[in-house]
Amino acid sequence: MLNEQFYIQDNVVQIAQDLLGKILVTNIDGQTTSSMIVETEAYAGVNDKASHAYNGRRTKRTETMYAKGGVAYVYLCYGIHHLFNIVTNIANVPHAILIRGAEPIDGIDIMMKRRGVSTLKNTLTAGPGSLSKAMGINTNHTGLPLYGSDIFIEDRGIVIRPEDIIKGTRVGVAYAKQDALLPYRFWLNDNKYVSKAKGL
DNA sequence: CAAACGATTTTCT
DNA sequence: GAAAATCGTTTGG
Repeated sequence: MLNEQFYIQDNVVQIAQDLLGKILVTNIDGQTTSSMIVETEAYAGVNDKASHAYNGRRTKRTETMYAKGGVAYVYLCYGIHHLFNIVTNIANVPHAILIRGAEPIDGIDIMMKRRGVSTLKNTLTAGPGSLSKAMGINTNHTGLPLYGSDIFIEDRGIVIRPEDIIKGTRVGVAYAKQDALLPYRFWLNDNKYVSKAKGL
């Protein structure tokens, strides 16, 4: 799996791109599932109006973002959806990367059961809320290290060509004014597990 | 202590 | 295409 050094790099935008094609593995409730990351968004700390940690905002919820890179930041959105982020950079620099979409690999039957569907469709793991539910991730996992046995990320040698990485604006952050225009969203060209949300 | 609000998804019209 | 679902966090009184 990816080592600690990977998560402590300074350039969160670069890490967000490097995560494409990596494998997210969860071992939750005794059930193992994995999927290839195909869509990410970078949240670049205190100067990023779209980030929960903008302007150094530090609360009980966002405290996890200030941890040293390599832990999970999971929070509840709209009272319904658990959104999974990867914290990066050194301690007290609140960078994070939202995982928005992934392509199912192992334990597809388990993921379908968690989502309550009987057929495999792209909506199984497209979109941050759906992905978290399929992988069994919830707010109990916030702060968990990504080097542990419950949640971790592997490099299985999948190489993504630079021309297959598409850049765009982030989704659902219109409130961030000019920072909403930053090209901090990355996804794989033509992958059907990329969320359908608007934001090109 | 009360009220508003999401880094969204699903369902209904 | 529009609106509901639903609750912890954050902010204001």
